[in-house]
Amino acid sequence: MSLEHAILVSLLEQPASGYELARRFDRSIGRFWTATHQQIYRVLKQMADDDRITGVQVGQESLPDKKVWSVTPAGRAALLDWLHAPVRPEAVRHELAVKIRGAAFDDAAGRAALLAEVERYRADHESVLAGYLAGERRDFADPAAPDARAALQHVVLRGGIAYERMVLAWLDDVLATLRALDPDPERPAP
Amino acid sequence: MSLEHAILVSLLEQPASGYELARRFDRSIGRFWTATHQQIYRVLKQMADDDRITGVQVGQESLPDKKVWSVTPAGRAALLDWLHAPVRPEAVRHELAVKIRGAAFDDAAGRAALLAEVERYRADHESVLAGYLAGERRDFADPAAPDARAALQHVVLRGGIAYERMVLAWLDDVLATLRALDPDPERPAP
DNA sequence: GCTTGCTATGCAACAAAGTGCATAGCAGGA
DNA sequence: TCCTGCTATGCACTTTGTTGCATAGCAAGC
Repeated sequence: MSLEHAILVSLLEQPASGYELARRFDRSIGRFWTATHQQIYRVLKQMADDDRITGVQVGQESLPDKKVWSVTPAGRAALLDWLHAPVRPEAVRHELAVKIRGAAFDDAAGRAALLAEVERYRADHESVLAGYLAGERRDFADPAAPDARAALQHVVLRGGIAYERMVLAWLDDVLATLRALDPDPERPAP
Repeated sequence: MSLEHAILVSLLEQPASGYELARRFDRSIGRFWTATHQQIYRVLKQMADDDRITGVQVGQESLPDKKVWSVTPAGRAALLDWLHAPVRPEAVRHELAVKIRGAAFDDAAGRAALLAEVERYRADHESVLAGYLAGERRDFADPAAPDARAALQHVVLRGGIAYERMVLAWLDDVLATLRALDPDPERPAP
């Protein structure tokens, strides 16, 4: 279960409640590990049972109470054990690539629909990239020598930026390929 | 279950046995969808039960018999349904990125170990890229206008190539970042 | 007063994926 | 002759991930 380790890293960077973690997974951490709040709450419960984290109930003004979790020494030790284990090759799961190859067995109308879908998909990635760039300007504008944590966070963010730029360039290639396949006389040159 | 759809695409491109599919998933298809042979045999059985594929027993000289699977009309229809559904955002799972951020909570020795691990990881990706480039030279050398299937296979392969190149460049960035963090006087400049 | 939306936590059921193990014949080398 | 490695298929068990649902208080707008 690597979600556990992603949570340990996030909690070491900053203690948080399940809800806050879920939002981090929707934003910064989500760039390299996705998880829903249901998964997070379940894993947090297990981790508490295994004594990797401890929670403190915190009251808030005009908001429900929350439980803020911190990493225990045992949790930190578990993270270090995992850090020292070999990195496993990443499991790729590119649904869009499967669909593109599958489009060879569809008709022109189906490929036109896929083209529209790719355009939507491209817009999503463009906004993700914009979010990363905004985050970079916000958190890493200072050119002074950063500490280890900031330097490592920044290099991971640069990875996310490079990934999104690569995806956008590739999607342009995909769009051009799809358009060349079924030239559309109704819409000559958009 | 999208493994089912990846298998349908692969079998439409060329009928195959479970074993052959597993090897394709280790090579060309594995660039956008990973699966082990156990997963593949299991899903093939389900797909046969659902009448998406039919198998023919084929005897071989000095090799065990194999069962070659082909897509039925129902299977093709199921694939088209799936093709016309919206693409879901890809689920990212970058263990290495988690470890890099986690390295902030490790000591210099731990980060040195991570650095060696990243170098190994980089070598793996370099050989994957070399494999893709060899495949491209082998299968797409002909500059003549390709048919839809070849054009779509090629654009997906270009995606794999772009991905690997991006990863290699990022890993160089990671290595430089790690080296800057803990300058090693024992090994000044490799 | 009602609806929508946000914070905040969680269970239950189900679907999918991963890990470990087992079998079996043949080829080729030590 | 034994060991290794390849083709070929598959089961059983465990871990993860997804989906749907449920609760509850507060704030803001209509």
